[in-house]
Amino acid sequence: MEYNEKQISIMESAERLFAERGFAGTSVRDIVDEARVNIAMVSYYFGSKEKLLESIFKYRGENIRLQLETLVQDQKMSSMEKVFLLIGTYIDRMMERQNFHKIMAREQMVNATGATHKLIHQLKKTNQDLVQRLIAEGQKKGEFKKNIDVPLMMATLIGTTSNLFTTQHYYREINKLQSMPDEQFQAHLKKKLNLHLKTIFKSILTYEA
Amino acid sequence: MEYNEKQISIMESAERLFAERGFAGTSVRDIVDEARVNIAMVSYYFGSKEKLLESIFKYRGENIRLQLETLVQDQKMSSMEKVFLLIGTYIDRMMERQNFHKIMAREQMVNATGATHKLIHQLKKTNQDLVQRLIAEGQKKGEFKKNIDVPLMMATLIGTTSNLFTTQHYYREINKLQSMPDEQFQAHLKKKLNLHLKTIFKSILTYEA
Amino acid sequence: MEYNEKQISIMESAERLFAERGFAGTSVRDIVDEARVNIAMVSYYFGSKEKLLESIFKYRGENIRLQLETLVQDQKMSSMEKVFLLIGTYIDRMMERQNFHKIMAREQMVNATGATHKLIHQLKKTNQDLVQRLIAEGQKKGEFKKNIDVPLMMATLIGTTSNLFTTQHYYREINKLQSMPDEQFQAHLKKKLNLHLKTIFKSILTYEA
Amino acid sequence: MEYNEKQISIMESAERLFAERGFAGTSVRDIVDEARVNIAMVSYYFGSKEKLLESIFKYRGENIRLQLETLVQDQKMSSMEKVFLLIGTYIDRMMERQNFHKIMAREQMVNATGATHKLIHQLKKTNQDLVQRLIAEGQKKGEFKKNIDVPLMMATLIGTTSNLFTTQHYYREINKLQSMPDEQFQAHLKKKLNLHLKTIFKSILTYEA
DNA sequence: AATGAATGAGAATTCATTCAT
DNA sequence: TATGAATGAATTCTCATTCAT
Repeated sequence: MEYNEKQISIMESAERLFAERGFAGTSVRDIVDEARVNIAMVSYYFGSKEKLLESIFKYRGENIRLQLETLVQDQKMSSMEKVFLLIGTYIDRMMERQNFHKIMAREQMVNATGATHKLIHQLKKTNQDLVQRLIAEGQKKGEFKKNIDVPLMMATLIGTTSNLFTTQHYYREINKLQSMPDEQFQAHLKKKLNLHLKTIFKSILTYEA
Repeated sequence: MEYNEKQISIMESAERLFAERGFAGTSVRDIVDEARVNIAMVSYYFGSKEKLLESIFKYRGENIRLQLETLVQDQKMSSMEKVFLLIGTYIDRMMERQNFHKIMAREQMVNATGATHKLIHQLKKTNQDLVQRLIAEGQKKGEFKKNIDVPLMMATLIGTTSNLFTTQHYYREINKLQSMPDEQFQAHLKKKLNLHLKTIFKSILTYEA
Repeated sequence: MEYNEKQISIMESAERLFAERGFAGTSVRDIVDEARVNIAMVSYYFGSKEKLLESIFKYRGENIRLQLETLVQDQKMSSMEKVFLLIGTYIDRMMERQNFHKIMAREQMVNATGATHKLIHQLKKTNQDLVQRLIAEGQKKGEFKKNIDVPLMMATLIGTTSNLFTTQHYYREINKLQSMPDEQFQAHLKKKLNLHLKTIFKSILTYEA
Repeated sequence: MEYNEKQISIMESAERLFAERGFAGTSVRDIVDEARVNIAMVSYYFGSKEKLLESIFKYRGENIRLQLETLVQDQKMSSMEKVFLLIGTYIDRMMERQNFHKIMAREQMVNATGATHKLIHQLKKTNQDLVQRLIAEGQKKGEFKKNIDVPLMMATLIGTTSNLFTTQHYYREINKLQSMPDEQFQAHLKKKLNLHLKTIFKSILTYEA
């Protein structure tokens, strides 16, 4: 799917607003005001507000699989190294795409069966399968324990990251980092989180601490 | 704050609907239809839809602190035992109050500065402080490592649990548990999650695995 | 179905406007402006513009059957007298309810399968059946010919009346009656039409002219 | 007025849609989608949606007068034969141009004073005058009664035909002809209608039955 | 204290038409 | 001459809240 400049501008405005206020909490007018386009453009380009959300999912979901795919197929790294890289990749992407991941986190909660849900489901399934293969490889090589619950692991990976992002102002406050510039703070957060999750995963996956 | 039967009925209906559809995605009409009360009751009893949400936070948030308070003050248990109990207590309460925690998770994402946010902030701070004291106690006793990042720890505790709850249908599907009765499944989930988080926390907090 | 004063006011305004401009050609705003009520009242009372139309059909269609029913069951009149009375009754009612019949005539043309169509269908069927019974009675008594095509007969009865009403300004012009007061003109039209249709029906139904 | 291929294609699509859904119920987009032309073509070729309707009236109304004109001037036929031919001609044309006549029937109902109304008025007047002359001729020859109300007669001719066409599915159903192929059914309808109207007109116009 | 009728503001979407090319 | 992108006005409908009782 190819999008023109205006369409991308609308999707980006919508993404930010959906992340901040939720889908239902954002009006089409809010979006077009931000994107500085005409009110009719959302219907014109995307069909409806609902389909605009779908388009955002398609637009953002496109290139995720590829990165993981290459990681899994790499022959030189140990499985643990791969998991560490996986953690880093996940954190990086969720950090880059904080707004998109907020929307995804929100939409997962909604009890509905729309097109958006299918897209999320598909995305999750693809990722889960890749991680599953990575873990199985490590188990085969004897690097990892038996009886690893992949969904639980993913819940920790995604849940911790997501929770930390959505509560980063608490983190700042508690650690007295309010005055730190945002870029520096993000880097700090990323480093801390990486270390934290690597410690956790090592203990879950391997025999030794 | 004392609430009468009708007020509680409204809050319970609202809680379920806010959890399922989000605050903005739920209309006052939806709520009063569910609660089988008059349309004017929400404004009459709570002032507005916004204030109804605040009331739910006050109503649900009231008795949380108490449980943790007693836990921390207990003299007989080891710090690790206390942390394990804390994990169990958290999971239990989030499970019992899944709807309320969904709403909290959602509302944390919203970039706003309303009364609701203050309540969430307060709730989080209280809990964080108690956990902080518990950790400090363990460090003082030499049970726990130095340099423990409590906010990160909380992010893992709450994030993992929350993420697992909101994606429990994926968990069911992947583990081929669709046919298991819900009550049994919830028990299964709780057990797995407890074990998972205890393993994680042990590795984070103590020197040995 | 009971309707309050405001609901009736809305239905009457809508009826006039639908007759004049068609359903699609009339906006909800037009209706509420005429009825001097708030724009939200149409949705509030009827659910939607579509359902307002249905309500008009139900409201106007209610007492039609009853009149014909009693006519058919009368024992003293000859069948021809009954047909004459039927013609008079039809013309009277279509004259009284010109707007409603315009709407019906219009809606019959639309290729659709909504609730409105079912109501029209039902109305037509009920009437057709009653006329059919009346004709059969006349045939049994030997008053009427065999091989009478009731739908064709109805097409002439309703079609002639309807066409005359919708083109009454032409009628006025051609017969140079523009200056005649409307009430008088309506009476004149009714008389002419009665005579015309009675002549026609006598020739269709009986052996002699 | 000469129209090119694209213009005719637009008019034909519009004619069908206006007949099915009414003028206001049809959007310009519907029309251009059907005609497979660009959205701007309607404004470009016809000026506006309203003027497209006028163009259809001009396009379809052109060659009607001619046929009747020759009929009236024929010297060999009796007046009654001419009337019978007139009936047949009317039915034929209305059958061929069902969509156009639906639109005319509809537009006559609208209370407006646009260009379309003038065209309809003109069309009706021309026809009415020709029929008037035909009747006068019959009266002069002594074939027809005095005191014939031509507008009423036209109302029966056009009203019956129009009503039968717009309710032909009822006719099918009542006479259990749902399975008859459409072409055959149309022929059947035409034959029945011809006979019916001829019987009526004979009784109206002449002294004997 | 409690209600249900009523409302004006705002929601998403569709509309016929215009404009730059 | 012909187009398709773009638009502002208007569409129906829903919303949270208020008001008279």
